[in-house]
Formats: sequence, structure tokens, C-alpha cells
Amino acid sequence: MAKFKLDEIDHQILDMLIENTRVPFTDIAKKLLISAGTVHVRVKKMEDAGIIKGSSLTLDYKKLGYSFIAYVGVFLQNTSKTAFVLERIAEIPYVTVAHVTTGKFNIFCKIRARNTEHAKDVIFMLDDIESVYRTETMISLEESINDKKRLMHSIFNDL
Amino acid sequence: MAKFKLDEIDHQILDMLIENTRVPFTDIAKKLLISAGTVHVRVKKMEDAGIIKGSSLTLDYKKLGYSFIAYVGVFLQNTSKTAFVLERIAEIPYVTVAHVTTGKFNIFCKIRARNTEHAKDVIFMLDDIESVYRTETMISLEESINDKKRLMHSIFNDL
DNA sequence: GGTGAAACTTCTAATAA
DNA sequence: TTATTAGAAGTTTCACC
Repeated sequence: MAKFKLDEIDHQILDMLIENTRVPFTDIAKKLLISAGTVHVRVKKMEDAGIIKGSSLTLDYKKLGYSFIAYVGVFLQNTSKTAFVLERIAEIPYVTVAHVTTGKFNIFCKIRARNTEHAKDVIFMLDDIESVYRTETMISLEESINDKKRLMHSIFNDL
Repeated sequence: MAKFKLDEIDHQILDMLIENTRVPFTDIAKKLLISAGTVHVRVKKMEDAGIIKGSSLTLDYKKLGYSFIAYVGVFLQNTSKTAFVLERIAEIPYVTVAHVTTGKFNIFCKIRARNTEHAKDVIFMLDDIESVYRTETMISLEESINDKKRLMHSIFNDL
């Protein structure tokens, strides 16, 4: 898995696209004092290299009635059942992320739900999976950072 | 905080944009058998309503040399210092998400780093924050779900 | 609400440097 | 590698359903 050598121009293009994927290439070109064609070529190159995997909308889940976020640590009776349990977890749509982890838990999930009542249902679904021994829930009271752009800056200052 | 009433058309527009924000409105229009103008108006409405907060790129952090993900639970000596600690955490760029939580930990973070060595540095930075009592790290061995689209389907089937 | 077409903007690929 | 250019494609507005 190679590291790619992106120069300052690539970096700045990513920067602008991370904030808004629909920024016209012509705007990017104007700001960076290069041609729109160049922006196009570079974005394409990063897509071909797989650095840019895609793009997605940022939605306001609160406005959609889904304001409840919790993290759930899952303990398994038997670690060999990890793959099986992951498959079952993948069937619960309100589980948005699941990681196999070292440390306290075997599997670690993030869930998004309407409210505590709904979250309870989701957690029960997790508890009901065969070979899940028990779960431990951490309810998010407040989300305070989520800064992709700043991470990118750090990454680029490293390279 | 009002719930918005999105109809099936809005839902399908979001669906397509979630997968790729640069899908031309003309393509969406063709698929949904409506005019491009309508797509434009509806997207604008959802933006104005704040349901669509923005858009962002999905990058391959592995290819950028950042393959290490861990979750870190933070214990505070004094809960009243939560805001202060969050500010300090916000200064560490490799911490990509932080939540104030109920349950075991006071604050719960996700970090992204180059490797174990680098992660250790980041965790030390967390440990060094005044009034952080101790931390507990869970290293992600494997990330297995991250399906925004499926969540959206569930949300829409609810409404 | 939606449409369709016009006017405007952007994209993209080929060519040239 | 980058810039230019021109035709293709997409966006946005608006008069009219």
C-alpha cells in the first residue's frame, strides 16, 4: 500500500473539496491560479489512485428526528464468533459503524436512533445476537469535534 | 426542532447524492422521471431547511499513510472540567471525534494516526491534559460497517 | 407545487506548449 | 506537466401550466 506524493496544489484542491464537493473546478482554479483543466486532471488522478474514494452529503440527523447517538461495547462469549456477530450487526441499520477492537470490548459500535426508547430497541437487538454475552452503552450527551479538514492539514504537514 | 416532511422524491434524491454528491441533477431527473429544474429546487429547499448541511469527500486514509484507528475513553478527575478538557482535545488534530458521554467514560474520542507509535504520542497528549485522570484505549483491528445509505433507508421508512 | 426551454456556467478531452 | 480552447454537458431561472 503505497503512500502517494501529493504536492501543495493537490493538498489545496482536496482542502476545498473536503469543505464542499460541489465547488466548481473553475473556482478552485481561480483561487490557486491554475487552469480548470489542471484541477480536473489532478482530481482525476487522485480518484484513479483511490485517494479520493467518493463523496457524500452531510445531513442534519437531528432535523430528521434522529438525535440520539450512543456507543455500544459488545462482549462475546467466544471470540471465534466475531465474524458471525459482525454479520448479524450489519443487519441492524441503526448501527452505523462497527469495529473489531483490542482492549475491553470485542466489538465496538456506534448507533444512531430517534430517542432513548428507540435506542433501547437497537441495543436489545444487539444483546439478542447469538454469542453476544453482554453490552455496555455510552450515551453521547454532546458531540464536540468532527474536523476532517484539520486532520487533513496535519496529514499534509507530515508528508 | 421540527421534523421535516420529505416525500419519496426527496428521499430518492438524497439517496443518489449520498452515494455521490457530484451526480448531475440531469441524471437524477432522468432516473426519477422529473425535470432537472425540480431536482434543483428540491435540493435547494433541503439545503435551506438545513437538512443538507454540506458535502464532503471520502478519502482513503490508508493510502495517505494513516491506517491506525483507535477509540480512547477519557476519565476526568473532575467533571466540571469537561469543557476545558474538550477545548484542549480540540487542539489535537489526530482526534477526529469527541463525545461527552454517560457511562464508563466522561469523554470518548476517536483518533486516527499513522501507526502504533504515532497513536501512542496522541494518547500521551490526551493523558497530559490537565485534569485528565486516565485513559483507556481500544484499537480498531477492523472496521466493518459504515453505511449511511442504509441508515437513510431506515429513516425514511419510519417517517 | 411542476415543466421545458433559454441563458449561463462548468466540464472534459484534445491539442499545443 | 500544465495551459488553452471549444464543443458537450450541467445548472439555474423563469414564464407558463
